[in-house]
Amino acid sequence: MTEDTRWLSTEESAAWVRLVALTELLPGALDAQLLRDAQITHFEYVALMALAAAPDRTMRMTALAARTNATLPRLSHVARRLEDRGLIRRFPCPEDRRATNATITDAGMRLIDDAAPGHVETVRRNVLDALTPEQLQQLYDIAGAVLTRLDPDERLTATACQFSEGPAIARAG
Amino acid sequence: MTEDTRWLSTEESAAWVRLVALTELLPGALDAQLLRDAQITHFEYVALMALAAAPDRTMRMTALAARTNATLPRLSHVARRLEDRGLIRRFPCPEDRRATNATITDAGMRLIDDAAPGHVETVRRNVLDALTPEQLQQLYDIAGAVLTRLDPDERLTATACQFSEGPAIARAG
DNA sequence: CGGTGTTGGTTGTCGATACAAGTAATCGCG
DNA sequence: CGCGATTACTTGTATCGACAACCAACACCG
Repeated sequence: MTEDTRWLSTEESAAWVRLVALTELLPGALDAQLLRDAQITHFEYVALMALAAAPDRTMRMTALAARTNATLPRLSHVARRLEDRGLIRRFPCPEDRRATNATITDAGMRLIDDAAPGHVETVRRNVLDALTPEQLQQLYDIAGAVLTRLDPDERLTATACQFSEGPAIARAG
Repeated sequence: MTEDTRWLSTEESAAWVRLVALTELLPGALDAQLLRDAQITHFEYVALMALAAAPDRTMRMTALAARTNATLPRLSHVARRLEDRGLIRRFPCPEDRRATNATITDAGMRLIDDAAPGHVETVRRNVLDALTPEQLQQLYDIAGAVLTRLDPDERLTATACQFSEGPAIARAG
């Protein structure tokens, strides 16, 4: 066996262990608050927010999957549950009859509007308020550098635009 | 309803979206490589590494759960599977007969020794090699600050010591 | 010593995701 | 056209983790 492995230095190991801990704990914290206060997972929240911000509140399933960093089967299952709860609607895409469009309903809009303040508060309390402005910029750069490795083609890369002020239901038609 | 929500600024939103994407994509990438090359999840790998580094290769279940950022039921299920595969052994703790000790077996040591180079390579390729030394230090500080919020009591907080050189099977008795 | 509360761990059930397979529509190309 | 390849999505199966309920052992206290 080739023993040319470059083992981790003390600094590398320390940073890596903390990053792993963060990726283990953060999703659970986000899900816990949203499930408790709005009966949706963080993934469902992000998906609904993406639809709310889209033109006509509508997106193709594939586009929504990329936007939410999800596989298509996963999104398909989630969409069925959201549709059963009346939060979204699905219908065949007129232009490409293979495709499916998803639209967030008024009930869905109300739900995310109600959930947004609590979620933003959770994000602030658990993450943003712990960082200085310099660290916020550093986090942006670091996460960007890592994402370039994890998702080289940038097929997923969700763009920001999610937390603007006021109820989404008033912004979109 | 109180409308005193402090919505996210553009910079905050951008950094947050990237952090969320990172926490969604990184675990999958780690699991994919380890499952493909060593038939274990990243969580199982971390648990086995913790046992390998412990005195007598042995830890109490509660201590191992804290070390791996896991709940006790989760660890219990994982431990049963690892025991079925002969990678660990469990036996009652002599000093406290409520407690259970877990020990990594020789087969378990061989497995992580074989898996370590590929895993380290994955960590380097996906994360560490994308960062400058300054960013490594920044990541350490940022993750530390966030973990203080996510785990205030520091009951979980795994300590680093996992990626030193040479086969673990030669280091521990 | 009993009794109450707490700690340590396991088990059962349910929900959610990954993966593979399947279906339907579109595209490309002779 | 017409046939294979690709795209878009859904469905089925198996696995994994969360949560709650449970049991056993210790701890403290009168």
